[in-house]
Amino acid sequence: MSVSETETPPSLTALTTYLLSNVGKTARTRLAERLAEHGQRLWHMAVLAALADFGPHAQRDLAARLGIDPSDMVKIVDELATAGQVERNRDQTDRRRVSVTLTPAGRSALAALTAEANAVQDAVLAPLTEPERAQLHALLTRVHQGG
Amino acid sequence: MSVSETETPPSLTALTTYLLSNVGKTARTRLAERLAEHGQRLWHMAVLAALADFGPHAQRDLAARLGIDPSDMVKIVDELATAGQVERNRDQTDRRRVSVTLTPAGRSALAALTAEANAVQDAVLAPLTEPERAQLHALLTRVHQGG
DNA sequence: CAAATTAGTAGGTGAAGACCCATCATTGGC
DNA sequence: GCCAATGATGGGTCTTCACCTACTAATTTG
Repeated sequence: MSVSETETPPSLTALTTYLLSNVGKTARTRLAERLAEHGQRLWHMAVLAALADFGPHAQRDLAARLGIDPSDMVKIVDELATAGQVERNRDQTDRRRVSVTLTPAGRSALAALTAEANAVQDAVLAPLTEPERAQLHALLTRVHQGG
Repeated sequence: MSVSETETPPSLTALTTYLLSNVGKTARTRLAERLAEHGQRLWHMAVLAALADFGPHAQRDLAARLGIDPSDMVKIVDELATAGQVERNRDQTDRRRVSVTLTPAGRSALAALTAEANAVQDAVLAPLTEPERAQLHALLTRVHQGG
């Protein structure tokens, strides 16, 4: 009959909730695909970013900051360590703690991942002009802080 | 030391990709929780919306429109049918096809789910003023169509 | 010093999603 | 009429993710 019915129902696109959920999912998925080509996942990038921005963390503090389970953080740091992007050192003042530090390799890995993220961003936000992208970013920042 | 370190790394919040992914995820999660209280999931709502907006569909067309696997659509329609929100009828001109129709119960269920979605939206977009929300919606709409 | 708490680690669980394939009835091409 | 293609259905797999528990080593509390 008709060409092909691929339109999204207006009842859904009328909901900002739906658009956020949907656009966010495609952004997330595409970014994850890019990172996968580097053998990494979203949490790996988040950990590298946290270390770059705030310096060395105890593993527990890293987990708390990023809001994930400490037992999951173990595995992420494991993988980053075997990739040489992060270093584990026993804290000598409290030998239960493990201090996690970014290595130079980790820093340059983060730069590469950030470049990928920007590429995805260009693709996803293609329909928008530069000032519109800035506006979107500003709005999302406020929403993010408030949530 | 400091109070508690819960700040998100600026390296991440600088990326619109990250904000989209993150804000989208919380929107999605919160909406899913609300729908779960009605015993439904996101796809159920999407199917109801598609039927409300475009009228009866063959099951296959529903799957194509929403971009999911036909075999998964079977299960979703199963659940909607046992909830009485949808009716299955053999298409008499092509008896392989099953025509799916929205029932009055389905229509009012959709209204309830939409109300939930709006509630989530109010909560998520709380930091924004009304015109800002409209602007965000407009930007996301363009991004959504372009993606 | 004994007991309770904390940090890291290893492992398992359960739900959700996206896919994929085999089957069966029906239809359309030839 | 026969054969290929189609629509619906049931079944299964494979990840990913969040969560949870048990255990060990080290530290703090009282």
